[in-house]
Amino acid sequence: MTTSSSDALSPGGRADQAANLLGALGSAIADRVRAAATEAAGGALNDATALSALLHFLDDPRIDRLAQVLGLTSSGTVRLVDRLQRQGLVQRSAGVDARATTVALTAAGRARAEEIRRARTAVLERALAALSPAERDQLGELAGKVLVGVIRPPGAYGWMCRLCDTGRCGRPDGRCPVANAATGAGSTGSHPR
Amino acid sequence: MTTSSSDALSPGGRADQAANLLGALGSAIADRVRAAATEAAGGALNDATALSALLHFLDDPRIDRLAQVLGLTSSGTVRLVDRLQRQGLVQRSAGVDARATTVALTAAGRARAEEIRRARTAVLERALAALSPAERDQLGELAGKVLVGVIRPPGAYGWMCRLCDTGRCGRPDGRCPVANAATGAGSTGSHPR
DNA sequence: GACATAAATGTGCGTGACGCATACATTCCA
DNA sequence: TGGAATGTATGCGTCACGCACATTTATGTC
Repeated sequence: MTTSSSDALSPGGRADQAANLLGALGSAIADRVRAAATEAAGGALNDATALSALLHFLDDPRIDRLAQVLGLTSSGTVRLVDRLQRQGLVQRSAGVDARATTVALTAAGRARAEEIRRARTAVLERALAALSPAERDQLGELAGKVLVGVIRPPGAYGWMCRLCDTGRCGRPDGRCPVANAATGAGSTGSHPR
Repeated sequence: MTTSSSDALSPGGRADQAANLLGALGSAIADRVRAAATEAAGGALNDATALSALLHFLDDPRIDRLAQVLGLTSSGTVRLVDRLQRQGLVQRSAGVDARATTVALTAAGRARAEEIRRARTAVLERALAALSPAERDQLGELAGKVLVGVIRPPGAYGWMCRLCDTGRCGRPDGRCPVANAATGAGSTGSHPR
């Protein structure tokens, strides 16, 4: 899918241990982030993801667009928005196109979304506490390289970076490796999607 | 939870970018592994996880034990085992204790579990393709450190390492950092849980 | 040895999130 | 002006799960 055509996997050396540890790390981190985010959201993971995404959209998205980012069907997203609206966290508005409804955070929704962001960051900072500053930099660098290598739909990098904290990922400053790769190297902070 | 009492997060420096990238990496990897594993299992993620876990248990576990590893309730695990049994992937047997039922893979189940393992490994190898061998080693090392720092129930490290490939994680050789930390440093390959 | 208590699996029932097919409204285009 | 395309919402079914509880077996106590 990326570059190499050799799919033959060499049996159990140190490199394979790295692969396995990467998998374990992925589950562990994703688990803890999910737990923290869903607890903060008081609902499903997708609810938290939607709130977080809404926090970072420049323009209020349509339901369809949100569906793409979340990887859900339109109907599923409609129900999700129903839920969040019932909780007073988002509100629907008519878009320019009268067919479309745009979704925007309410004040309560924004607060909730920021709780989620804080909860996620806390989990990740705690996970990194075991590393020295230099090691954190190293890990960040390596993570960036891996991420660039696995960019893929649906929703391209908007989907991949769901729950990301755009205030800290370096996106506006051109320091986010994923965004850079997605836009074709060093474009500045215009959201590509 | 770990060591540092300072929960104050310094605002948006390079270290924060590392945290954010770790989160993105976690989601991305976990997503891809989940997709590959569930596709290979033809069912829910927990089905795949259960099959994989059964592959690595030394003794056939009871349902309760499986529930712990999966983080499910007993009843949920009963239904899960029902599903897998209906598909001919596992079989129940009476344990020593007449109350208990032990679960074991059938031949088909073992084959399926190994497909899952291969699918997972392929995803992870593909993700690591962007790194040089030296970088893979580095990442493995850092991942190990982070993992040790986030060990926590439920199910302790058996839960954390779900879907892990024990043939490649270095567990029998004492090279698995998580197992080492869980057993109190350099014990050899006796499964602690 | 009888009896309360705990442990372990299994069941009835409800829930929450989702997808598919479809209905309805609106826009676009020939 | 009529028909295709687009976007949202709804009816209906499904799947995995948890809670409360029933049932069977083990364990401890008098």
